[in-house]
Parts: sequence; C-alpha cells; structure tokens
Amino acid sequence: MLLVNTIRDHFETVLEGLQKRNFPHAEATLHQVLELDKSRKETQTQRDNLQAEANAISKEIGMLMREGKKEEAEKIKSRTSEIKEQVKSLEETYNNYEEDLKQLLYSIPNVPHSSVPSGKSAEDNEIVLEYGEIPKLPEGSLPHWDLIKQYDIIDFDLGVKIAGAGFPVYKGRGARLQRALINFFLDEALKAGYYEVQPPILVNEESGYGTGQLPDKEGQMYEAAADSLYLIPTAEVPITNMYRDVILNEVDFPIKNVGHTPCFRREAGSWGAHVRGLNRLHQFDKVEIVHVSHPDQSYEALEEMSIYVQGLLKKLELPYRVLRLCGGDMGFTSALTYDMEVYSAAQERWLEVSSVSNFEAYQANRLKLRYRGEDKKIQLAHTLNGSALALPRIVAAILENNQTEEGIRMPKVLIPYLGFDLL
RNA sequence: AGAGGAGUGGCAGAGUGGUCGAAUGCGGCGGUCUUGAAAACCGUUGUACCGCAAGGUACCGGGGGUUCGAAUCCCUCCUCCUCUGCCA
Repeated sequence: MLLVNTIRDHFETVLEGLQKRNFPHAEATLHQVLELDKSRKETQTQRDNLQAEANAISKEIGMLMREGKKEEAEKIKSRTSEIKEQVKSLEETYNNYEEDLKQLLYSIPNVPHSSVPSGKSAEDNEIVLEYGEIPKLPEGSLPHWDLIKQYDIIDFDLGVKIAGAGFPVYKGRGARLQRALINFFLDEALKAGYYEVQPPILVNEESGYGTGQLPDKEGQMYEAAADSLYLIPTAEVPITNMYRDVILNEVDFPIKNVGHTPCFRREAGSWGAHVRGLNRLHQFDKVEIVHVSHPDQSYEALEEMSIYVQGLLKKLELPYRVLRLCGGDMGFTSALTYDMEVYSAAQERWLEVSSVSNFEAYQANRLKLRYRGEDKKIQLAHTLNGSALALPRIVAAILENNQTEEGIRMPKVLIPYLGFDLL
C-alpha cells in the first residue's frame, strides 16, 4: 500500500498516477486518507498524554505503598479510574481511525511509473519490441490442443476425472518436456546469479496480504479453509513473504531468488473461446524470479529481469514481443510491468508467458520489508518479480511453432534435458 | 494426534506484580593505547508511532483479561523442544 507521507508530500503526482489507472474518485479518496491520518494523529496525542498521566500516578502509588502510606495511595487511585475510562474510549477511537485508514489504503492501487502509458485495456499497451520471425506452418498444421491428443502427451479428460477442468495430466514425453523446461529454467537462473529456493505452496492469510493478493483478489485463490491457508497463485507470494518483517543491510542487495512451484488459480469467470487447451489452467508450473532491491536500483533490476527473460525466449527459439502495460491493464500492486508474449503460430495470436514488474515500495510497505542504509536510516526496500517462465503457454508455442512433417522439433537447448529431439 | 516443558533485545541468558525497554555475557559500532594488529580499557548499540523540540506512548511469541500498576497473574491461539502414537 501507499505511504500516507507519499500521498501528502506528492499529492499531485499520486493523483495523476491514479487517474492514469482510471481509479475512480481518486481525489476524494486521497483527501479522505489525509483526513483520517490527521484524526488518527490527534487522537494519539490525546491518548498518549492521558496515558502518561496515568503512568505517573501509578508510579506515585507505587512509591507511597513502599513508604507505607496506604491511605494516601488509596486516595489517588480514584483519580485514575476516570483517566482509564477516557483512555479506553480514545483507544477505541484510535483503533477505528487506524483500521479505516488501513482499509482505505488497501483499496488504492500503486502509482504507475511515469513511463506507463495511459489507457483502459490491453489494446492500449505499448509494444516495446518484437523479436524473431513468425514461422510459416505447413499445410494441415494444428493448434496445440489437437497436437497433444495426436501425440498423447497431455490428457485433459484424465485430469477432469481426477480433479476437474483445467487440471491436465502430462504423460510420457509430455511429462518429460515439463521436467526439461523446469530444469532448463532453473539452471539458466543459477547461471545468471539467482539463489534457488523451494517455498511452501500453501500460505497463510498474512502472506496473502503481504504481497497484495488479499484483500484484492481473494476469489482467485483456492482456499484450504479448515486450516486458513491459501494455495499460491504464484511463487511470488511465498518467496516475497520470506522478507516480511525483515530489516536488511544495504550490503545484502541485490537479492535475486528463483523458485519453481506449481501455481493454482480459480480463474473464476474468465473462461471463454480464447482459453482453450493450455492457454488457461487451474494448475500450472512456473519458475519465478524475485528481486529485493535498493530503491535507487530497482529500475535497473527491472531491465535486467526483462533482458534475462528475453534471453530465455531467444534460447527457446520462440518469436516474442515485449509490452509495456498501460495504466488500465497493469496489476493492482505494480508500478511498471513488462509482459512478454510469444507468438503461437497455429492459434495466430500472442500468448503472455511472462510478466515482469517493479512494485517499488508498495509491497514492501505492507511487508515491512526495510533496509538500513549507510547513514543508519531505515527505509523501505523495493520488490520485483517476474515469470521465468510459465510453462503451459511455452509448451503450446513450442508444439505449434515447431510442427513439421516428421514430428515436432524440440528446441536445441532442451535436447540435453529431454534425451530426444523430435516428438 | 495425546502427555509434559518452553517462547525475553543480533545471539546467549537473568528477571514471578511497582524504581524494567529490561541485568550480565558474546557479537556490532566508535574511541584510548600501538608503527600496525591483538589484548586490555572507556563509550555506544531494538522497533514503531506522536511531537519543531524537550519529551511522550506502545511493544518481553500473537490476541484478550485481572490490577491504580503486568515481561511477571489468568484465558486463548500460535510456534518450538521431549516422550508416546502415526506416517512419506
């Protein structure tokens, strides 16, 4: 969430940013934040002063008791009961202000970076670059949902039987392709200096709030209600939350973690013609990179991540493009997001395979993720993350783009992992 | 899952109702001494909020309660350890 100080000190900038996102009632909401904060402060001052008085009296009673002056002690006791009641009521008022303020701040999205284009939907995203040649497929080429049946490598019907729609079973060489991709992505990340972690794939409520899935996207996560746990929609949640309530030292930067996890998404209400086959699933695998950065270096980190992800796509020989998301299409917590899309030749459309974002201090503020600078001052760090990469659409693109009359050609970099070069 | 024990500052570890944000040791930082270092000695060393400041308030696993006053007593939840049970 945004800092109240930021809203106060950079009111116009914040306001313009929120308008770029088409955030409704931005100005009124921001004023409300400042009002609530002001009331909160005033209440605290009153409460603290009364509390100080009560503390002083208590101390005095203690001294009188020790000196054996019981009667005098009893006399002042009565004075405290009045103060106590006032403190209690002020405490309630204070808590209400604080809670209201928190809820209001939760409802305000991050302020977009100045380079973020304004716009309402995916159509307003800015194409930063395109790379690679769009393949011309032979006659009779098939979309991946037909190819997986023909080669019998991914079985949706079997998944329906076991779990439901959107939970495919990867079989034989399909399963091996999954494993090869995961290993390839992890090995590449290690070469690029990432630190590998294997986090839990269920998280508690606090973690959900830490990275912003709660309360904003509650309905998108599967919930293990009996234990108040959520299945992760992305490894961003557990990996970033490793740094919740942490004060780093400046020398710890840059922090670069990578982890592979399955991801679970309910995708409530988002099914349609465009989401056949592997395009949208309830469970899929993803290798995620998460950076924790010094605020001065977070945009360099974002570029580094973007270039890293592009490197993976090049190695996989997939044509791709990079988008800078517009204000209306960006995630709630992000300040700047690049989407990487690969071209899926049989579907003749671009598929998002990675989303790389800088959250600046938005998550760090919720997480209480800070660092101690050289001047000993404690400040919020910046967090970033990106997919590197999400598997299903990569698989879809590899299958569709590489189909030949002899079979489906595997990218060269995967062959050592796969042990075969043709599907 | 059952029985018992325990959770205190970066770490270790005192503290069972008032003078405790908390002894002491280690570690960290600064200094004295030294050509330099070690040792020794001196000082310093949690976080958040309010306040121009002086200063104040809160925090001893989380939450709630008793009391004029809680690290200390009570309730509850969480976590860890030991034993038993179960099990990849």
